[in-house]
Amino acid sequence: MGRPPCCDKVGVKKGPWTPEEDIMLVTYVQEHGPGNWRAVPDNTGLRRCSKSCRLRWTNYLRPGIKRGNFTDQEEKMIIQLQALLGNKWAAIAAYLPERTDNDIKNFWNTHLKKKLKKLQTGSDSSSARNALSSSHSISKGQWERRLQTDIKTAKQALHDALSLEGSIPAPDSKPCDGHRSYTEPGQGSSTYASSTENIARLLKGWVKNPSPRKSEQSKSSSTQQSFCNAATDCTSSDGTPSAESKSGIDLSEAFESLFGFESFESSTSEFSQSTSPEASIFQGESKPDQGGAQVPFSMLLENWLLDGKDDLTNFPFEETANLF
DNA sequence: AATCCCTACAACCGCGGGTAC
DNA sequence: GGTACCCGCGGTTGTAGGGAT
Repeated sequence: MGRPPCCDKVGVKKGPWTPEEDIMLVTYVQEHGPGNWRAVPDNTGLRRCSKSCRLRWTNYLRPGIKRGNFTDQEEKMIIQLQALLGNKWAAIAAYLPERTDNDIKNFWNTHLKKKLKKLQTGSDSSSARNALSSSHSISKGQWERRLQTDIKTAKQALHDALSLEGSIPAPDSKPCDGHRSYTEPGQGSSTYASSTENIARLLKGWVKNPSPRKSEQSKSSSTQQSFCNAATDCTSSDGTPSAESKSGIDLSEAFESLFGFESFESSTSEFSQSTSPEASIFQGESKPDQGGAQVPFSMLLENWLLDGKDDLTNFPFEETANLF
């Protein structure tokens, strides 16, 4: 049985999105919430594949996305998380709520890979990996503190980005910290950046008054994340905490930690249980065909954190490699 | 000024997991 | 249990911008 195409290839538009399309999509999501992407092209009249709509929303249009250069702190965090998690961009992005997995992936492929290559010159991959780890050699406590700091920083920045007055850049301000502007062919000076301001205006009111259809929103983990960020009210329509995402991340707990309802400075055992998104991700992470004998990554991580070894060079990468 | 090349990133594609029927 | 559908993820590609020649 061949997998059917996600959408009818005939008549489906491809390529860069225009501001008009963005507005159509944002308007639709405002009214209906993210999710049910299959219905989006039909209901909006957009001649786009449903996947394209979802991608456009999650990677570009949803509120709370930070654009522009990655900070040193973000960079180091990505390097460390990549060393720990591999190319699990979505998991890494869970630690950087303002960055999309696509952004992080691109940043890794264009910047960080090169740095890694430089470190690799004249050595095999494992020693290079150790070199990388050593170059960012940090103690257990430092690593945790850095994560906490990063999350706090992200939280603050996200808060700022979503604050009502701060969400709209001044008309004469620089667009999107260096983000490439888009000029619609034939539209002369109409830049994409100015259009995103309009979209931000649309979103402003929506973020302030999130759509009541939260049950629909709960289907999308990444989008729900931004919704919860925006409203700091992660309850479903019946007032109970929303369901866990498909990946097993308990978002309400994750955001409790992110937004300080509970201190992230919990014990390492709490860290390994459910306080961090990563910890939740790796609950039951071991492959089924490897049976119960395989140690879950979360346990490895916990053991590593607890056994007093001081830096990433001591992390059992070889064991974790079998898990992925 | 023209062109070539490199870089950055938005978007596409294919696949796998989850779920409803 | 099988099938179809939907969604999310990760790898890859296409292309515009900018620097180098």
